[in-house]
Amino acid sequence: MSQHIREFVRRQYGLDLEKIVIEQPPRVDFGEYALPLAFDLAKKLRKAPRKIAEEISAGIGQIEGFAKLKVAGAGYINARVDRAALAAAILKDEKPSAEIPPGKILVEHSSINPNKAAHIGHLRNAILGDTFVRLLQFAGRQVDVQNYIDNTGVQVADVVVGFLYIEKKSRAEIEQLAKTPSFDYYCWDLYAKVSQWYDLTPDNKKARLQTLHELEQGGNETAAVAELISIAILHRHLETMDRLDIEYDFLPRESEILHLHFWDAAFEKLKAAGVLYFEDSGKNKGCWVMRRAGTAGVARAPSPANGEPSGKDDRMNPVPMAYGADIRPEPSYEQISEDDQKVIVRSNGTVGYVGKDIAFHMWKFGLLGKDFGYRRFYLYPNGHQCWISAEQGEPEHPHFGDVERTYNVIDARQSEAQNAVIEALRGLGHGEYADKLTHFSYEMVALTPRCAAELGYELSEDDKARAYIEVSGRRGFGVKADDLLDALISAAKKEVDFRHPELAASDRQNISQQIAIGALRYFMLKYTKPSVIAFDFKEALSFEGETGPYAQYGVVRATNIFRKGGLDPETFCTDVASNVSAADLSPFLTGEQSIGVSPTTNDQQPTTGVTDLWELWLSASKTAFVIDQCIATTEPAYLAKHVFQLAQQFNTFYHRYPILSEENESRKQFLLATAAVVRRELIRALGVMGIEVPPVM
RNA sequence: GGGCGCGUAGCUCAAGCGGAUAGAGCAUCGGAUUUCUAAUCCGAGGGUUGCAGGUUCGAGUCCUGCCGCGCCUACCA
Repeated sequence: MSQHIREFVRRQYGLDLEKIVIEQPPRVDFGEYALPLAFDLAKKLRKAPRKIAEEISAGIGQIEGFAKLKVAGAGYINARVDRAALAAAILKDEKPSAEIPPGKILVEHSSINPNKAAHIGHLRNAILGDTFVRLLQFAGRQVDVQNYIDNTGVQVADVVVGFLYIEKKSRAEIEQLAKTPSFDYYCWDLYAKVSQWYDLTPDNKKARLQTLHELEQGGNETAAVAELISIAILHRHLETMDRLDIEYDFLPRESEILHLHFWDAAFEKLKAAGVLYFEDSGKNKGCWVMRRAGTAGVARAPSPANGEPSGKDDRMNPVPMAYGADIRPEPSYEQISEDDQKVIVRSNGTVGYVGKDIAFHMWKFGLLGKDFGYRRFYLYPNGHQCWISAEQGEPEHPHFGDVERTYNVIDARQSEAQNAVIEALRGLGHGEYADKLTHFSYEMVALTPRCAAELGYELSEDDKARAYIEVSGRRGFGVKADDLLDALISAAKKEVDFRHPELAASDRQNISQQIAIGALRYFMLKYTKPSVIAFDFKEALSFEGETGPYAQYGVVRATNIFRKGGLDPETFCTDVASNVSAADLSPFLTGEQSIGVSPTTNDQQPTTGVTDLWELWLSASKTAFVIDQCIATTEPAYLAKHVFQLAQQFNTFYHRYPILSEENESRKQFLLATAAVVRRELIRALGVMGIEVPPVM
């Protein structure tokens, strides 16, 4: 279509259009596509847009798959597709064969500190990440799912301090405790206690430093305790996420990045490239620092061996720095002010989190010349094997790393750290990989003051006036993931028990779980990423309106039609698809109202009878398109929106057109086909969101 | 101070690259069912898109300046 237009404009006006903008008209009776290009041309040609639009629509002739172009408004050109032909293709489930780019994609998500129970913030991360994985897989991409485990950082150290210094527990006692099912909850409370304990005496903070140091060293009693704690918590996290159908392929750990000397290798390369330099004065004296990302210029090697000219690439990835292309890339190091320095290696010689992340990303792209050892860690009930990094791995293992691209699902607060990794890659002369590291950034989940009060937290007057309050593991302030899931399941169960007392207890339990997961996953996906979610039980526990259960219910209704009609929806769909031609569908989608399906309803509101049905088919056809949009924009919320709109249109259709009582057989077949197609697309789209549909609701 | 993000209906959020009458859900009010149908549907009210300029055929969207809010800006992760 846009090809036709482009050629026509070139022929007719001698102009080359870079992009043909295609929009959706406000109402589908205008057509399926709208072209506002006449407005652009009006400026260049100094002619009225309406006149240009008429010239184009008259001159362009027939385009395959489209009816004649029409001019509307001040100069819109509207295009109608051949409805019946498109509907036949939808029914047959035909997809345009898209070329799948080669290479493996890595999605890193969750990355919960293994020192306490997972909370709602982690749920948003994991659900966004897992959904993005499913989006990529739907598009045919090969995806590795990794969950980075920071098992040597302060957060784990703090809980170790809690056990060893406050509770004075032995390793054997901790080992026993770690076997209890609520060990993650125990650590949640302990972690909050430790934070208070640090404030009691200055000596207490020394315990933290000492512990942290021992963790990084490894091979001692403290490290062994930390290992058993972090492994036990990690198991709990995997179990919690598995409740939501979220699985991982590989768990790279920070301890291996240290002990397998990933950092040492990275450090040498970073020094050699001039990304890092030694500060010998000022507040960062004795540290290895790099230029803070986004502070004028690029952390670049003095003379990049194979650095590329940064003209065209910046256009494709303009996010980090608006002025990047115009700035001299070479400020001498002495000119970097203290404020613009990012400490990578502390003066005591230990490396910070960003440094380890740089090394990790060099490994991801195969730039490090080192690899992890791999050990089997967790076998999911479905047989899927999850691997973990190890100093000495098993001889046989799958290959991770060497990926084409990586998406890091990490909340917006860490964008500076992520940018540091990106700039370090660029500074190493690997701009091509820097451009393929996407920080999949999203905002945090906070609590509404009301929610916090419900949970029994004491709030200051300031906090009460806020729109939301940030969760804080350090203060033990937040909603635990398992608690929320349990609350959702029991709320759903109450309803299921009431509606379906005839079902077996295990069935009711399963259905309740599916509904709870549907509600939770939809809730986390319906907000766009830059929106802070102000969590509130009332909204999260809702099963009505724009929720997952609303969409699930739509599918259940569609299924009910087929069940009561004695038909199987899947086989019906394929049977009809192979027997029906576009001509059969045409009267119901393009005809006048008199020959189309008339709604047999007593609604006060008149309905068009053809338009609403066509809109439903058109919406159903958009799933694959929407999924591509979600991937291109890294925004899964569009799919949630699409699912809701489709379910909403279906519910209206369901109410408006009784199907099983329809006496005209060909109408009935058409209505059944409509229900079957929408059902198929809803199940498909929900599946990509990780939401299953219960058999009954 | 600097960086990033946000400000749209009473509340929570949408609104492809600047497009046609700014849309949903919740809440409120009024209706619909002896059914494939209520975890639903139909309808009503509710808007100076934070403020002031600018760019243009056209601005919630782009630019400038204000106002308000959040996050980041640690030799934490």
